[in-house]
Amino acid sequence: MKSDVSEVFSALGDNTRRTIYEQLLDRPLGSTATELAKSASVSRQAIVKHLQILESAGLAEALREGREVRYLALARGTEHATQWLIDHGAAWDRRIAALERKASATRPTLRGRP
Amino acid sequence: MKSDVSEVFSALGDNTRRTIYEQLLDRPLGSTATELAKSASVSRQAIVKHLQILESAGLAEALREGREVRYLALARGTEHATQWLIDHGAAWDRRIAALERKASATRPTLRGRP
DNA sequence: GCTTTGTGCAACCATATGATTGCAGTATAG
DNA sequence: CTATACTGCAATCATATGGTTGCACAAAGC
Repeated sequence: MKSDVSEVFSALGDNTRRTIYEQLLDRPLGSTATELAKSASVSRQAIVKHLQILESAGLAEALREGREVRYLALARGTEHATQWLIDHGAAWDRRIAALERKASATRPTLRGRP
Repeated sequence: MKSDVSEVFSALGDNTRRTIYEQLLDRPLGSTATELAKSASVSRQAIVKHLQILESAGLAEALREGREVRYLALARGTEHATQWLIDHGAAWDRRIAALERKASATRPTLRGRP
């Protein structure tokens, strides 16, 4: 199975899908697949599939209202992915800083290196 | 073409590739495809392809040293993607807050709606 | 020189992915 | 009741993706 971060990253890695997600974020009351299909360049069925992927990645939620199904964005679904990016970026910064300290112990400075 | 965030997200959306990226982050001096292949469950050629994808997403850099090619992680390649996640998460929070303010003007609360 | 060792290239394969179309089922509106 | 949306399901399709193998090529090592 994919890890949860993987699912979020690959869900957001498709332009059509990220656009859909952005539109959902713009509408706190949600949208239906049919609505979204009107402004999109792909069919309703394609939208439905994207919505299901967003849902299984924890990025959206489906709510039935009569014969309609409204999809709502779940921004909290991005938390783990955001955290992963921040953690790894920060960890890398610390490692580089350590490297620079080590280097400056033998050479004047590493900034502006060869 | 894919937008740059798309490339980063889909690069990180594959488990093998994200693992490779994590390993590169652990080695500020870089690794070669051959080295990485030893601890991986896939062939060197598969690793090479992943490294090229990471490179074209701006997440890694290839440096030739004699007959070896060392790949270094570029943590800054995640900046746009991180920013996108933070921006959209934050924007969503503001919208929800606005909705709740609006709702509390007419109804006691929105939490626990129909 | 000859032999390792690390890369690069190309063909190939199975499966996943993004998309389409057509049709059936079900609420809502008239 | 009938017509009109809106959703659900299934088959289908082309291409992308992640992986493999085999071999040629170049740089070190002996």
